[in-house]
Amino acid sequence: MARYNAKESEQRWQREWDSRLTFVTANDTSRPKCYVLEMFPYPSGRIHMGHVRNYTMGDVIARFRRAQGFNVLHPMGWDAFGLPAENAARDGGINPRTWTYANIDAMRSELKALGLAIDWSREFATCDPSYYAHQQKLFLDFYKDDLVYRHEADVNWDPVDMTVLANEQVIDGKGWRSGAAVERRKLSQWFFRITRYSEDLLNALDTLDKWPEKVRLMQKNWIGRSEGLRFSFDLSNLTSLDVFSTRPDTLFGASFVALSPDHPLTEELAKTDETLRDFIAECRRTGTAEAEIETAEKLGYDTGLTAAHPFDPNWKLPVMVANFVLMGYGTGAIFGCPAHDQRDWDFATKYKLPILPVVVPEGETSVDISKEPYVGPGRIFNSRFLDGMDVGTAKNEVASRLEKDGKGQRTVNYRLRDWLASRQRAWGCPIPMVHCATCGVVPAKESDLPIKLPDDLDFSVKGNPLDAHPTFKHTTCPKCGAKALRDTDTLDTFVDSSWYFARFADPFSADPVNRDAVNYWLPVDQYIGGIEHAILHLLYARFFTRAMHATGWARVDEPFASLFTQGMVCHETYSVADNSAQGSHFVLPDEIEKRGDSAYLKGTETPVIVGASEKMSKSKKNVVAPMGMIDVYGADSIRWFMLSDSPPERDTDWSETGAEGCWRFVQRIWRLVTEAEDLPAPGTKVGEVSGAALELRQAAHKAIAAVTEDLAALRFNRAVAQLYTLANAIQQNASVDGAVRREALETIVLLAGPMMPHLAESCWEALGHTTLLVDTPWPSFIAALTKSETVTIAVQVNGKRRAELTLAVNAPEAQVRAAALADDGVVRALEGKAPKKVIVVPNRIVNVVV
RNA sequence: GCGGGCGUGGCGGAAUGGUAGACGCACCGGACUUAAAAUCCGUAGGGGCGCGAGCCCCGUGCCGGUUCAAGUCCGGCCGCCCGCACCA
Repeated sequence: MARYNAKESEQRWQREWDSRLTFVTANDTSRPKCYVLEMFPYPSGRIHMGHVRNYTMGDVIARFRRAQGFNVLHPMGWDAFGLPAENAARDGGINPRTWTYANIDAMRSELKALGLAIDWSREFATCDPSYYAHQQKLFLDFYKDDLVYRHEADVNWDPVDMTVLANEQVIDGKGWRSGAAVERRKLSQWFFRITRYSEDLLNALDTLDKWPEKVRLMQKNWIGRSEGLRFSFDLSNLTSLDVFSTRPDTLFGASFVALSPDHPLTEELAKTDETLRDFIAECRRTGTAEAEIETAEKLGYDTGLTAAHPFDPNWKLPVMVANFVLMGYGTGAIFGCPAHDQRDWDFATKYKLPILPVVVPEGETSVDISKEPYVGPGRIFNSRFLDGMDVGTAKNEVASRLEKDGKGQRTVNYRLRDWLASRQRAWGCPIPMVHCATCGVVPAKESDLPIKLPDDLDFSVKGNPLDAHPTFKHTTCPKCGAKALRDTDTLDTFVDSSWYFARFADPFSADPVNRDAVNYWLPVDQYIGGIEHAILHLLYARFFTRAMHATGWARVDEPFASLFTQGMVCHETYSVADNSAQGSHFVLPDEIEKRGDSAYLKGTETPVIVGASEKMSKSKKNVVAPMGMIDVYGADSIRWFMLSDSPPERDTDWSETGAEGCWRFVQRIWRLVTEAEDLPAPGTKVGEVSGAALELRQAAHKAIAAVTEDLAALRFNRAVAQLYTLANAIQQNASVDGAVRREALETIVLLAGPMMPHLAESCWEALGHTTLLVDTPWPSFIAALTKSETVTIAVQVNGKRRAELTLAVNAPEAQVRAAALADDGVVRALEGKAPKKVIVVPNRIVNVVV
């Protein structure tokens, strides 16, 4: 029999599925649905192994659920706006649209070569005007509902590229492209009011029980809820100052009040204080990088103002400006209680401010704060009317008194900030707003949507090419008709990915979404992607879904019922010594060969240093191109590799020997199927069997039960192991023929179907079927056949295994006990002593205690 | 610093508190072959005893505990990984 020709078979079945429209999904609301979605890719031009792993997992789920009878939606699209296209335009003079769509074409054909069960009829790219038109409409709807607003904010400004940068694009205080020191600028920008849902986004995390705990925790920390008291100090300049504290119980331990360098009051004072101006400048020079924050020294500046203690107008506290007080949290001002807060302690120690303890640990009479602050629970002392109260009671007492005086208010504070969505970028969704000299900011008319990006942008200009375009920004005011200017900012590309899953429900809808379709398909039943999106994308999508609910476009709040975050694909790194500053440079896996335990550059004696396995990345050159591997081993082998061995949530190592092993298994299944002779016709019933035939039947039915369970739980590595076990059983029971052999072969082929769809289709055909495997229902098992009639029971004496018994399943306890005690090994281990106790765990184990 | 996760053969990993190492990769031995490839069969955690069938001891990062029984549960360490981080 000829070897399995993966390339031929894969092309053939892909054409077959295509021409039959097998994976085109109808919005048939009468059927139970299953929406399977993997995070859509950025069209960089080539798929990488991470894509292969991600899309293979999703595909297995989609095909599995489809076989189980669900109406499965499994679409694909492109997260197509973004910087790389602009960089290509700037560096290579290519139109970003041309560049992006060429990449999409290339990647689409690569994804198709994987044999994914995708409804390509629903494909769209976020840079299609037919997509972003609807995004502009949603933006306007959100604006009407006050979910979008314009606000002046400090932003990271790159003075060389003349654009705002996202926080992630600022590395060690410098622009990631230009390398220029980033400046802080105040600019009017568009924001999404995500903080309207702070509480709900936090609370609803508890309902997302099919999300990884880790992701929920990360979001929880990101939202950062804390309860405290907001209250004001009267200042010596006759103004008052709001502070926020979670520890108002320590108010009598206060020794200073501190302002952020960015606080409005600081700025006001700086107008007439040159030294303060210098101090602010120095604070701003300190970067925001992790290492710098860790080592950053506390810096303070005494403004000369004083603040009166809220409970004692004669008690004056110095008002400082401190570099560790953040304008972005709370009110941008604090009171410092050095005895019970680490930062305040550091600060007070440095500037010789009083450190007065006011909390003593429960049951103790004093507290030592000479070396470090005490931040634990306890009782209040040194605090007048609070003395003797525990921390919680004291918090309440302070809050009640200040609330009564109208000086304070219990508040819940969140770390979550509103989402700054403006970008001074040309390759993004234009913000549909117009600036009119008389009417101010006016929304574009809906009839004017989409506000289209012009095709003739000049990327050689500094700053935003959209702003530099000769005509784009010139328009008329939708309100008064006078000449006006368009907003030339575009939306953060995270906006594009915040609702694409809803558009897939009906990508042809004339509205942003087709409500009926969205109500049928959402939430996504299984979402799969990388952990790197744990916060931003997933939080934004959760916000957007709520905002769409509020504006009438959706009925659900949570877009993703079940989330799975898959691990990364890693590979060894290879490097060769050279005279560079680093002393070596990386080389591609293709460029090396291994001889024995050493590695060399191919065909040379130049030694190669084999480094640790790390996430595949271009910079480390430890990348293996999926298409090359598919060429050699076929898509099914590569899919199988991605599912084998490593649990899907963990990182996995690419290895060529592993891929070869998968290829051998593909051939093995093909051989098992094609070498079977004289099989009865498809559909032949299996009669009563015993012996080896029964064993084979049991192996098949056990495999059905196990694989079904494993796939449902996304335990692909275990499903893979089950199929190896079944293959071994088929091979070991070579003498079994007839209907039982057919049943076993059909079982392995059907179970392998979601994972190796092309091979399975070819095998199904070879087994004499005239219908497609992809249209065949998932097999069911006979429960009685998933259990053997005998069971091996271990016998322990005092917890150590001394014997094995083979007995009938569910043998009576007395019989098990008798057999155990009669066993030679057990008798020997007992050394003539009488058992004190015999524990019999049915069908599992016996433990004899002496 | 705070939060979370993980630690099992040469490697990836399996194991509702119940025979630790399923399954795969690599390695080794054998068969087939003129030879190779492919394929098939077999051994394999460490140590010891026995001619042998087999038997014994040790073993899931370390120390202790609970239990008839612990990779699994509890307490305390050690190590690695990830996330957040001057959040008042």
